[in-house]
Amino acid sequence: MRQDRCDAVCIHPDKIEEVKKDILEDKALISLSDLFKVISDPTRIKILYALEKQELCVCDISVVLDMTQSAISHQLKVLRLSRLVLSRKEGKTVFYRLADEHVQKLFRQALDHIMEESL
Amino acid sequence: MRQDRCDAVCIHPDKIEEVKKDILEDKALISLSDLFKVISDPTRIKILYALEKQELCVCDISVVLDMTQSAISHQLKVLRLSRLVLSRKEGKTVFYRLADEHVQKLFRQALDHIMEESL
DNA sequence: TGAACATATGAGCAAACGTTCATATATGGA
DNA sequence: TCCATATATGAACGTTTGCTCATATGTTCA
Repeated sequence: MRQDRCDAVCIHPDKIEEVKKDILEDKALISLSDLFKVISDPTRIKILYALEKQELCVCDISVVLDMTQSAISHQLKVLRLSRLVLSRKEGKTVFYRLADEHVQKLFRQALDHIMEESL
Repeated sequence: MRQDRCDAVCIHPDKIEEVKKDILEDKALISLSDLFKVISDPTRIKILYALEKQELCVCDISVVLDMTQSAISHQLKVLRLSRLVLSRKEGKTVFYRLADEHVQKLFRQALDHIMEESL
């Protein structure tokens, strides 16, 4: 069998045509992928889940998650760059909070799926 | 500064107590993480997005995505193991379809977020 | 049974990821 | 100004991930 591409006879040209009519444009694809990638890490999920309750400083988060300040700070940067959290500086401490409710909705939807799955 | 944990004075015990009261249990956390991880890969997103239209055989998918049969087969295995797709065998060919509508809903919700983000 | 085809899978490799460690930056108080 | 504190960041390292290549499995047909 060839390696480069599927040279099969089994292809269904009509189906392929149909599906190819509506393919995700690259931008949307990358955005989707990036978003899900960010919220797929357990540490970041925990952070977001904690911030869902109320805003917290970096140090509070380290205590809650029982992880080093550095590890948390690195992950907060990821969350900040993907605009899932916002920060507010007050003296030496920086408080983080969720940027909006979209992530919460995603979590809920995903948890619904998981619950139904485990029936 | 210490490495092992945050020994800060800046912690807010009341907040920490409050947040710690409702932490994601490990099982749910892992499930969430796994689900998002699976749907965060561009190739798998494309596959799911294609299957949203109609069921397709492995070869059709390779043509639509312009990727090798092997690569597609590997990713279909991931999707199968996470129960996001179901397969049906008909002679030599294997047809794949979405397991349910949950993933579509997640995609839509995520796309909503992305759209609003880019305003 | 043997050849052709559709799909699955294991090993190997390069790239991406998350943590640690060391250190930098920034703010407030003595 | 000097020190302690709060956070940020860069390099390094081990792990995970997605692809390729080679090959195995399974099915149809002659």
